[in-house]
Amino acid sequence: MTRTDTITDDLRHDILNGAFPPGDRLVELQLTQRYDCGRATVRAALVELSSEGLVDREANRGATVRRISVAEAIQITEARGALESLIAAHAARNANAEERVALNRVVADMRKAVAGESNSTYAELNQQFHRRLREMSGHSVAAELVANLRDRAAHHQYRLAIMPGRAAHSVEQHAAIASAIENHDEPGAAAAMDAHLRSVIEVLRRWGDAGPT
Amino acid sequence: MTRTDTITDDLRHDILNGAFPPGDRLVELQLTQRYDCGRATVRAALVELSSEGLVDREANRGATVRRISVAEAIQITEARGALESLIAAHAARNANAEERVALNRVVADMRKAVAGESNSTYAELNQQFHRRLREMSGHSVAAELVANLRDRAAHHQYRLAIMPGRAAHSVEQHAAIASAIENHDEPGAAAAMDAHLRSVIEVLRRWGDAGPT
DNA sequence: TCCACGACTATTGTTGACAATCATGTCGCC
DNA sequence: GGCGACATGATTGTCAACAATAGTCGTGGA
Repeated sequence: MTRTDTITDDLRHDILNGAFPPGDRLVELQLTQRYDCGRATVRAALVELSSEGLVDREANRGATVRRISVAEAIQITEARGALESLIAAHAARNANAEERVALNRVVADMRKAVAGESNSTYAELNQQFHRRLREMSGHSVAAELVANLRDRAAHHQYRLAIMPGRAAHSVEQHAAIASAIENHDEPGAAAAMDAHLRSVIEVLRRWGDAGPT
Repeated sequence: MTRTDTITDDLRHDILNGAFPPGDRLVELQLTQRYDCGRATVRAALVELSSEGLVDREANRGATVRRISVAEAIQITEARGALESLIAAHAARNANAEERVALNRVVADMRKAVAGESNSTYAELNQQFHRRLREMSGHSVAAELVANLRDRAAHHQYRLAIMPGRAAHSVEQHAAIASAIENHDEPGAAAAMDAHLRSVIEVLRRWGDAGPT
């Protein structure tokens, strides 16, 4: 793994974890001393993250951490929903018995987490569920796009997790998806996933009406 | 527009038009003299195109024009189908009267082109149809992803167009989409688009079984 | 004859410096 | 006091040079 890739990962990580809040300027020279490397290396990282949609880059005016409006977060989630449904359908077709068992175990852990009896956070299990699904589907193209979209809207997802009572609803939706996959029900899995993401969008929309731009 | 952006567009154009066939090595020094610029500029373009999925870049081993297998072309088309269905649904909701008329005019032109009575090629009209749909939808996130996916599989789409009798089928599918949009039928538009892309996949799959890897 | 080892070449990874551009603040003028 | 031209500083765009790496070819020995 080359140096540039490392810096890219570090910077992406720092952006996603809030070290650089949305709107922050990413001055190349400052980043060079933060990550201890040349400007070209930082530059390459910025180009990469720019085409991932995490940073804005204007000619001769520098890069900033991209600000994602609620409206755009909704679009991102819609696109993600379309692709995750595809993934769910493929997972229902391709997954083997072992993988199905593992998926159900994640759902069980989710139930424990909601009841406060788990040492894993619900957010972690949620990520694990979707990651596992992507692997089961074997659909690398959709998987890559979804991973990207997930990062882009990460800041809004974070707010979602805080919402009281949200996790309980979410668990049952995940259970429905796992159940459809258990039964090799491709359209059912896609529909369940679609319903899940649609419910996320609904929350985003309500939050958007109440909250700031 | 900065120099790097220009070079990036030029290189992308050259790749899509076959000046650099799939698998070709993209040696930085050669590109500098072809496009008359420094290596850093070429490098930035390669990074950009790499994250668009058009070129492969291995550490210390250089860049090559990405080779897309038929299997991957199918995945790309599946993902594109999921997103285009979303776009079609949004177009059915948001398009105004004027836009609907323009869309139907494209379909009419397509019919003429199939009958050999048009000066525009069918491929051009096809692109126009989908581009117009993206604009009508107002869904910039999905639109961007679809444009990218389209480029990635461009080489295979080219072979599709040659297939005899394919255009005639395709026209009616486009007509069905336009009709659903005319009637503000969101699920209908999505379903018609899904059927359209599914038929493309079917052709790709048949071709893949017969042709080379 | 075949394999292991080592130097060589080609190409990429990285750095620092120079030129071009944009934003900011100052000065003079009205 | 307000407004516009101009100089200044900060930041990016581009380039050429150096260092590091992977692939290749040739050589020597078993």
